[in-house]
Amino acid sequence: MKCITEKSEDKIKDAARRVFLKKGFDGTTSRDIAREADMNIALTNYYFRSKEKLFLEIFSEVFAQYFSNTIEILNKKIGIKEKISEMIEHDFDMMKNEPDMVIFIMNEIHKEPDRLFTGMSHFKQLQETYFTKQLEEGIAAGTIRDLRMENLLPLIKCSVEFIYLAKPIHKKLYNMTDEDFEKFAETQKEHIKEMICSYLVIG
Amino acid sequence: MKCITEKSEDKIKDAARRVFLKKGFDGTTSRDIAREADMNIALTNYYFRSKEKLFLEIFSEVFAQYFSNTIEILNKKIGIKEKISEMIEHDFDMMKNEPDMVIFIMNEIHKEPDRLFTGMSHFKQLQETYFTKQLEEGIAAGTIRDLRMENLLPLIKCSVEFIYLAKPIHKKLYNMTDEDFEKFAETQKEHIKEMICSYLVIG
DNA sequence: CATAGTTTTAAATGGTTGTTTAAATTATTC
DNA sequence: GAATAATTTAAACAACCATTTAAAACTATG
Repeated sequence: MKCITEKSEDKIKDAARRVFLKKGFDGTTSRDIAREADMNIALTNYYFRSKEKLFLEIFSEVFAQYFSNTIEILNKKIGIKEKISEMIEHDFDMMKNEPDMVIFIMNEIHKEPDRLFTGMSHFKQLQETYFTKQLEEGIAAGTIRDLRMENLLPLIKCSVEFIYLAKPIHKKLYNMTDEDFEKFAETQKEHIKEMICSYLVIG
Repeated sequence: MKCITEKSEDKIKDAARRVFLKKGFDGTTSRDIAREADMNIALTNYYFRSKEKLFLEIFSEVFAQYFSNTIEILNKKIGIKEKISEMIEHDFDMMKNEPDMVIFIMNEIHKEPDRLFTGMSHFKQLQETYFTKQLEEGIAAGTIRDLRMENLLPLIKCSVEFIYLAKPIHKKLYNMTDEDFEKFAETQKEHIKEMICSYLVIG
């Protein structure tokens, strides 16, 4: 049976995701969510028992999304340089499509780390990728600098994600329009690729 | 006349700074601040008129602090490599001493960029440093890669600040204690220095 | 010590919060 | 199509929010 109209439960969840991502847990009220979903206030609790439960459900989905594509790319059977390039491209796209995601995750985890780490299976997946094997082989062969996965990954992620995290500051600092900023980001992207690859690959 | 005990106004401001940095504007109540300062609730409004006014005052101080030492270092009469190294060391120290600062600034600006940028004189100071001149000279002489200040600065800041922003994730991801994390951060620091300097300096 | 000014207090303000209730409406089942 | 279950609604709940009030306590000055 096809459903043209979204089910109420999903409508609320989607609306809540949008509002939570934009305003964070503390900045969001149950009434904000109901208004965004265009539904009665009581329904939030009817379907999800509490604001907290709804939030936790959404957070773990967003957190999984943050890692999922990364794991996919890390497992691709392509060369290291190409892989790093693709990782960086993917991160750029992610920051463009989901500009609120990273700051949301960082901020919520920062406020209460313990409550949010429950059954995170992405973690093991992230450590056991083909990329880790590639790195080890390259290091053994002397073509890749001796660098552990957990040191390399932040070097990649930070460069891309940070400039978007600090986008409002950059815009203000150098008097940029949104268009200017995207140009700036493109330039930055090439620097990042070049810098990381030339550091990683020996000779 | 010496004051052994802090004045009430300062006590409130200091307490508010601590709470705001930890929980953000939305997560902080006037009662939280009064409790932290060990004072009556009404005093917050007696001295600062409103929670919003108190917040804005604190935010602009924190934001200035975030840039102040950076500007100082950029104006030092030392070599580029040494300067980058010092910048990185400074950022590490800052993240250790004020672990809440960067995520606080990023998050508050992200939520409402316009309200927080009022009379930020640090911006011009940041663009007109001795470091900019050094870069231009190096580029002209062919010893430094053609890289604009606004592209280089994020490369430095991101690497350091991001790993601390993602500290809870790293700890969870690689099962680290706080001690383990500090060791990890030290290793990362050396990679960052080496990577940025070897990219920037030609030959 | 009286008085004027400043600081602190307990209590109350009106509004908003997350959540619940119980009735009304719609959908499903036999 | 009547009975049962699931969904939606308006209204209410106590708790808490930022802020204000007006009286009390304190300090300084003459």
